[in-house]
Amino acid sequence: MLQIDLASNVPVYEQIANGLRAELVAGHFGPGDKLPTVRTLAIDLGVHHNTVAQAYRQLAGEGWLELKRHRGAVIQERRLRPNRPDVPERFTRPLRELLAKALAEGLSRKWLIRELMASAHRLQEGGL
Amino acid sequence: MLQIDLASNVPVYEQIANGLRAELVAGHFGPGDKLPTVRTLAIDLGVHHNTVAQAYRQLAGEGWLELKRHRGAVIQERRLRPNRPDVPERFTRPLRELLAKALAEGLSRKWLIRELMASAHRLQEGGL
DNA sequence: TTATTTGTACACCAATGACAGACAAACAGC
DNA sequence: GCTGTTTGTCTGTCATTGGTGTACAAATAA
Repeated sequence: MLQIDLASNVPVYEQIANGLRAELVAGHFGPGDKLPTVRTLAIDLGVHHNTVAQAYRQLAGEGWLELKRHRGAVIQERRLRPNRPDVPERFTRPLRELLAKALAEGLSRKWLIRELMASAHRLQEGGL
Repeated sequence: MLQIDLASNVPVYEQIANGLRAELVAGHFGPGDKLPTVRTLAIDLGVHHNTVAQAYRQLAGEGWLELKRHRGAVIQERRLRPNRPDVPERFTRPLRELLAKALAEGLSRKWLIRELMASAHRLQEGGL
């Protein structure tokens, strides 16, 4: 499921947080569900448990998890956060840059278009 | 045009490279055109000229620019690079995570869908 | 009680990002 | 030609950060 790319320049703890957030947004977990312990997930991914803990803390800070000692990480019912004003900009620009990188690496416009449409369609279905 | 977010965790030199790459892919520059000197762009952005130089070097390494001392940075006709096999994965996953972040920050599905469709449309027109 | 589990705190080390400053070569003006 | 300026590069420095090692405290299990 989660996959870590040690060669990437994006830090491992953030890769973990990003991956888990995607699962959470997609609704693969419900409130009350538990995530694996930091140590088991750490072994699973081949990283240090503190690295996983950092990812958990980040998600907890975003309101996704409740972290109680020895109780594990429990998914929380999440209230919507106040919507920062620059959020659109924080989506549009990265998307544009991501597309630029993809084109620069040789991906075809046609393939990218299909991928974008597929994503839009998944969103429309309430998924991710 | 280019805008730098010092608070971001993505390094400044990479922000510059990303932004310029997007311009290049979009076709806002043609072969033979010149980019501003490292120092002028640096002053323009409020960073050190070495930081800009690093961004230029990265783009030169990708085949976009030719860097000659005292000649400035000249846009090159770019030959396609060999297509790495994991490229699709390197687009799909980041897109998914970007969408997850956006949803998590409160952007509506409707808005995101519109944005995706708009991007797809721009791609279809040959733009970015 | 005792051993185990589990998230946390703290220190350490390597890597990296941004900057400062100096340098060498090409150019502009004369 | 000569001289001063321009311009990308090189080297070193400093602070920050990512990942890990290790110990700890509290809850649980036997």
